[in-house]
Amino acid sequence: MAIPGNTWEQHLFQELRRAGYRLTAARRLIVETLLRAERPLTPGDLYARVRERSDKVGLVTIYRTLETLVRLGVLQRVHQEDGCQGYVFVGYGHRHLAVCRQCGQVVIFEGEDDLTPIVNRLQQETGFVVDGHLLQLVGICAKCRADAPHTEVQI
Amino acid sequence: MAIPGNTWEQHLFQELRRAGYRLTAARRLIVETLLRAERPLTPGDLYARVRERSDKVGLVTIYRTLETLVRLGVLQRVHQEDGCQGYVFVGYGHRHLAVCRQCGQVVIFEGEDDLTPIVNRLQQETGFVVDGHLLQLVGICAKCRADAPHTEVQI
DNA sequence: TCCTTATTGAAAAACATTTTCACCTGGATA
DNA sequence: TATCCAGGTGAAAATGTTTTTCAATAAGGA
Repeated sequence: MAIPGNTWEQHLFQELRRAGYRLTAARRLIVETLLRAERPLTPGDLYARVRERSDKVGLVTIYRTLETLVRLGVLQRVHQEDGCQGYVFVGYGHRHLAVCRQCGQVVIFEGEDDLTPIVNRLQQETGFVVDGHLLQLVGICAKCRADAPHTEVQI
Repeated sequence: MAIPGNTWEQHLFQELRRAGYRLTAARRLIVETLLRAERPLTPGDLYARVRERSDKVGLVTIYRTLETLVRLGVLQRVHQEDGCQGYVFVGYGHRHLAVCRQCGQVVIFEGEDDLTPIVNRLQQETGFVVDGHLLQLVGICAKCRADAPHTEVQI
């Protein structure tokens, strides 16, 4: 998140080019719309928002572009109790998500998480060799906490 | 996992009754089928397997029963790159899943994971209060490793 | 055994995703 | 700058998944 506003968008465009993809009008619109979003968008959400700006973009292109961006490693799916179709941009490196239960907003943080104790124990006990993981925190973001400060917290 | 084979099934039935649900033929069949599964089953998978044993069970009942079991806390959704419709039984307490990339099999383990450093840092930096998390490990299980011992491992 | 009501299955509706294919366009090349 | 063409696109249809509705059924307490 060192890269602010417009530059981040430029960076994504460059990233697409670098990987050999064409920089089409549809892809620009989709990336811009995703960047402006205040919460993870589903393909349907995204389609609706993109259509507000251009009625030429098809739903298929939404799906294909999401797939491409995920493959590039710049977009990540958000996993939640009630569905896993939300997507948010993330940077490179080892990032994790913290999702607000209230407003759905996502905070991205670099996880220098140390899972080695767990991983080692699992390997020792079951022979399972871990080479990746999915970690997502759930809670209440600062803003929602300010709005309703007395929400009970259950751990 | 202390409870083996048939007893585990009995335990689940009891659990349903205790929560005030009726013990119907369909629910029995669904629970039995899920318990026998060697990997997470999607509603569709489950439906197909249940139908092999009885052509009376409807797909709707599959969905409703899965929902009920998840609400009871005995069944858990498995989140994967290519979809999140798989379900596996878990016990009580704080359990995590390790999913085999190869065969899809799931290892369940009790995670006395210590995420406090991460959680604290996040709260300090962003004001986000964490009250839950989703942690799933991905890798290769012992059996698949034995079958193809030279699979490269990328961390 | 009877009665109440949760539960069920079938069908349809609603929603989500993928495939197909003829046409279009980004951008490399001349 | 004009040309070219493979990668990319939109529309429509096919396919797949989940939810709703509703009349019929059956679990289990009395």
